[in-house]
Amino acid sequence: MLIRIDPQSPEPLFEQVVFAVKSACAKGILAPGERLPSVRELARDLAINPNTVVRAYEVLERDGVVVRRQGAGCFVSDRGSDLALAEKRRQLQESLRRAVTEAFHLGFQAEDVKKALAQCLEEVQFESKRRQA
Amino acid sequence: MLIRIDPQSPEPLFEQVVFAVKSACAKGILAPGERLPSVRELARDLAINPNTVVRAYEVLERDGVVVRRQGAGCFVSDRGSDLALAEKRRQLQESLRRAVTEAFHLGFQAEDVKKALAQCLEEVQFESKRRQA
Amino acid sequence: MLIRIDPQSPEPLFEQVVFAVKSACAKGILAPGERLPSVRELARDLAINPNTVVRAYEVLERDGVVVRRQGAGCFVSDRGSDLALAEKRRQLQESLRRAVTEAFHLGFQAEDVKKALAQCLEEVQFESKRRQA
Amino acid sequence: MLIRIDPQSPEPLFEQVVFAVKSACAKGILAPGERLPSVRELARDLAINPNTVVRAYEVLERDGVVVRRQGAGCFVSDRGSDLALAEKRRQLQESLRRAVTEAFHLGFQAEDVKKALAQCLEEVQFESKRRQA
DNA sequence: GTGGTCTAGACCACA
DNA sequence: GTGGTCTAGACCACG
Repeated sequence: MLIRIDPQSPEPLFEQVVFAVKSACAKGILAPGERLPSVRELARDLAINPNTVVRAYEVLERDGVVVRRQGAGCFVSDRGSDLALAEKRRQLQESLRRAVTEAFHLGFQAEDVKKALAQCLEEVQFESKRRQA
Repeated sequence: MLIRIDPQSPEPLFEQVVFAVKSACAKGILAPGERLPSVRELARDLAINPNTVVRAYEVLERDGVVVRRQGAGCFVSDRGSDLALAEKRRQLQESLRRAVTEAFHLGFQAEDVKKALAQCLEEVQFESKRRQA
Repeated sequence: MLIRIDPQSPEPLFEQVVFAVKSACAKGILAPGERLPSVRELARDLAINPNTVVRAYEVLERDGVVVRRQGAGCFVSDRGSDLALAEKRRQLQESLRRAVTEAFHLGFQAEDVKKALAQCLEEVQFESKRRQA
Repeated sequence: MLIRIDPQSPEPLFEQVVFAVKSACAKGILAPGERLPSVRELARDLAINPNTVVRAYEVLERDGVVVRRQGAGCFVSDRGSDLALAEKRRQLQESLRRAVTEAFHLGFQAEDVKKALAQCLEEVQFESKRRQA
């Protein structure tokens, strides 16, 4: 099974599911067009309430990662984010700033962070999915 | 004033304060040993509830960023994180993985992310407070 | 009270709330920065479940219409949509195409539709809230 | 082939078929009296379940767009909507209000909306099938 | 007080 | 079978 969560984590369950799916997409484990587990199936496998899975799938749809089709299932989207480029850049900067600030307080040097990033980038199949708007 | 928050942001106020202080430390705006504003002073400046500032300072102390001394105030710690190196590495990887996964879904290329990281690193005067191998 | 819904309508309750809020914003009844009724309050007034209101507020937040701040309330956002211009245009075209197709089947002429649109436009305080990204 | 649908869209398949037929009528691609593809034929062409096509044709008949004749097929109606004028006006206003409200939140100006409408109107050969005052 | 998360279980709509 | 909506009610987190 491709999606796992930790019920002990302080991170909300539905957010753990969201991140797990996004991560699987980035790593190529889930390809565009592929079908995700059904709501009930995933809920059973993760031992959580179906509503929590629904919630996660809703967030994934709003983020442009999946499309949900009534009666059919939930599928990995083949389109990318519809945000304006400026907004995309803002979000990228923000998430990196967080990581960098944490790295500083952990005592890492700039070079350490760059190396760690390079390693992360290798883990994902890093090719932009589609045109930049 | 060194700390700013955005009351419009959905991010909890105390977390904004926590991040702002951590960020100021990373940028060298706050040096080790330096005294932070008093709870009442900061609460007045930011126009927020003193309890919210107390909460932020508590979290900062728990994270090893500041030390609160009874009656004297709250000071930037000169100690680094006391976590084991392996645990630090894990945390760094995790925060970068988040950023990288988001970047993928925003449609960025590996090079874009590296450039953005370099820019972030330049924004902070990136020298570890204490090197810990 | 500014928000009303019709429990008989086939349109989902939460969507009715979403549209009512968007409409109130467009008409200037709700100004940027203004606070919406609390979840419990609105649920009581509309005689629906609080979860349904939460759902509506979530959708409004994802659409950039409001920001929800834990412990504080739900406020009309002063920022606009973060979508790429191309995507905005696509959405505008799509919603107009629907309206135009319906108008045709109702037997209206092009001029009728234009006049009706002019009337709708007058009903709203039609000034773009912010810069185009 | 005159009808196309997008299996990726979250919109229900039968609704896509309904809209595609209405749209084809408005554009003059389907003329009054003309015969639509048979249920099985269309289902095969669109690679969807025949039941879905049946459902779409039912809705189209209910909306007065087509007439289904037992054993003969499904034909574009030559009658207009038989609603009262006041009700038609109300429906037109409502669909435009939706579009206008969305346009506001997308940051468009009144002029933008008018231009976009004019473009939509040109796309369809806009002459009412039957004038009904 | 506010919103945020989660569960349990009902009933409806789509394919 | 699938997802979509809604209710009821619990408990947690923020200000």
